[in-house]
Amino acid sequence: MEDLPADIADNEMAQALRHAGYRLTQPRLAVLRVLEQSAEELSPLGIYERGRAIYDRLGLVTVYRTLEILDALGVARRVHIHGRCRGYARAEGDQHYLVCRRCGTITGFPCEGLGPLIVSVQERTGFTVDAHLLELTGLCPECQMAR
Amino acid sequence: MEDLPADIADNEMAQALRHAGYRLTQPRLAVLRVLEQSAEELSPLGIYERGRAIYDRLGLVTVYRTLEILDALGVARRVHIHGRCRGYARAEGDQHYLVCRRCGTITGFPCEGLGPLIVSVQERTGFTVDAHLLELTGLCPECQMAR
DNA sequence: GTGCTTGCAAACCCTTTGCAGTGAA
DNA sequence: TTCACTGCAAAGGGTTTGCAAGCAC
Repeated sequence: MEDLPADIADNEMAQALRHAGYRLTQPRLAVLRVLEQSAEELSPLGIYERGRAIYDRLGLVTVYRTLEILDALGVARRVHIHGRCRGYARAEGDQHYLVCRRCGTITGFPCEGLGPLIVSVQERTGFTVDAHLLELTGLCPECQMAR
Repeated sequence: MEDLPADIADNEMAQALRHAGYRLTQPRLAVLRVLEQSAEELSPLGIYERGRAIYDRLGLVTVYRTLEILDALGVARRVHIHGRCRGYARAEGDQHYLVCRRCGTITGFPCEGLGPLIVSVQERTGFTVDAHLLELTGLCPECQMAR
């Protein structure tokens, strides 16, 4: 692991991996780095292609396996556009995604104001709510200009 | 179309199809009926299997094509569990889904209280928000009992 | 040194496409 | 009668699995 900059092995996502008992391998760090450097959602194939520029022996299968781990750890998350799964992006804590449907840019926003809604739904339905998926889709400032 | 009960051809989903200029065929009505009768989300294959009990010449391909139309019309919607697309369910107007992660039961709840959040996000980011995906996941009353 | 991790290849499976026959309007 | 629609078969493409070699710890 000495041939990759230390800051990559020390970022938040890597810590989560290490903390969960996973080994910090070069392929995994390459995936982390790609997710970290990207402002858009990326498909596994896209991550694979960019990842090869960082670690050229990276395999597509490893990308899938790494994404599965990152998703389970809550470090990366699936992103949807029009209800269709379009790829992955890093999960920023308790944030949700705002996705530009034209260029794919992703912006996180804090999960606020959802609490009362959830409480009300729980009271009305008897369900216990333990997870929620909220994604907003629209146009980013640049794409609004574009047309 | 005389060999199917009139109430199926006259339901809300069928009206939407007809109104959009689509023909009300037996395969499409079978798909509608399956969606209407199910309280859970169903995969295309699941819809196909149930649909064959209603119209035995139904093809899987037609199920896919019909779901695509229904999705575009906002009559059916993709449902996710843990960020993963698990199938389709009828869309109830402006409602969102509450999914039981154990038995898959789906309950709709009205989209309320999201307005202020969206306005605030728009102001903060400069995005124009034109769609949102909100799904709550948890346990339904029966599954809470179960363990 | 140990055993988790990787990458290749191949299997898998879900989804889409081409096309000729069918049936709703 | 017309042309949208359907179903079959096949192609297509993304995802998963088996297994021997590799490497983090």
